[in-house]
Amino acid sequence: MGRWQPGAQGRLQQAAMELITERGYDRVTVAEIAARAGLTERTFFRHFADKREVLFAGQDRFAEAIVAGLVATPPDVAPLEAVVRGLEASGTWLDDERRPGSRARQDVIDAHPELQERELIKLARVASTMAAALRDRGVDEGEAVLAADAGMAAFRLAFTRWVADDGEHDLAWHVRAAVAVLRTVVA
Amino acid sequence: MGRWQPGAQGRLQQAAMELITERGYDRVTVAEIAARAGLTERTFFRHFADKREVLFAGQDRFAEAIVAGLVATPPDVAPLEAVVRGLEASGTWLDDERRPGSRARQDVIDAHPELQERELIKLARVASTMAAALRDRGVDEGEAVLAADAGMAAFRLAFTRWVADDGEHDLAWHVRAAVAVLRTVVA
DNA sequence: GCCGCCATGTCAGCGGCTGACATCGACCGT
DNA sequence: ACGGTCGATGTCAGCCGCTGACATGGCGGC
Repeated sequence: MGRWQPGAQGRLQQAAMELITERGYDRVTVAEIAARAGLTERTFFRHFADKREVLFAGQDRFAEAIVAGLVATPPDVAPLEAVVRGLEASGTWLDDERRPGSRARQDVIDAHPELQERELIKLARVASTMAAALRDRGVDEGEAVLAADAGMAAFRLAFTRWVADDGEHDLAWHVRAAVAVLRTVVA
Repeated sequence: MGRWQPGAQGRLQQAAMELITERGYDRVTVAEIAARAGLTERTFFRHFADKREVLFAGQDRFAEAIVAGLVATPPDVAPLEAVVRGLEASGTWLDDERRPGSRARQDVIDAHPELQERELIKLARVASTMAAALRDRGVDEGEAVLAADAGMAAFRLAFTRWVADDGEHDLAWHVRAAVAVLRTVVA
């Protein structure tokens, strides 16, 4: 075995979730997280840009899945529908196995405004990327932005319901349901 | 005259905007802002919860105007339309006189992710309050959330265009235009 | 078998932010 | 007019998030 235990990043994430659920986000210091992972504070900041980020790493895959799902839809599909297909694709990452983890993580986020800020900007960036993809296929600027943002609003509702759902429906189902409500309310 | 110069909070805001436009948000310390305002760092934090907040104080009035505008609409008005009337009411606060200031402020925010986070959560809170007001008048939970969030998405687009607009149209006009696009894209 | 790489450690330091306590003009009641 | 309270500010000590600079030492390539 090497000089270092492998999986430093994963150990940091796990240590962080443990300590935070025990004591709450703001009663845990980065030094404590690092210590539980058998590392130092400095190393924590080599793996995560800041303290909040330890709870959001891995979301990149999720964002990529969404954008890939959008780009994969034929160009003649209407903007909002293309966005929805992208959002549905998130279900390949957020499958049933990840639901309990997502729930625990969301509870932490919901209890801490600074984490909500981070979540909001992450989702806004995904929406912004989707809007750019729509523009690339010729959609008008305003329509692109609104299709992406409205779709993301539906996704947020869908995610909330999926997390609370006891396995009855998957995320893609909730996305479809939320978009149906969106269409009702905007009509 | 009293022991202290009046308008400490306003002086802090002005000093902050000056220094930030001169040097950029992250090259200005709170102590420097306070010093230019003739105060101490500790006093800064008595007026603003954190460094970012100095750029967002006063938005409370704006949020109140929106919610008041929503609550004032008759209960038989459809949810999204009620939201739009609230958002239009923001124009009473963000009038033509405030446009240059809004523009300068928005440039700073757009250049600093940490400030974007703060802006996003502020708007999300307004949307959340609007959703609660809709629920209070009997609108279904999901419809309320989506009407508020979709309306807020339109507002963000409208605000962007209003800030870039050279006085041709007011904010309420841009809100109406953005909602029209929203209806097109969601239809 | 040597060497360079790279993940980690160590250390010093800045800036955001907070709690505790002191100060002293303004205002109020008598 | 006087005493007391109040409230905005100052002062100070200190924690914690975060960063730059430099050191260390197994591992893999040559």
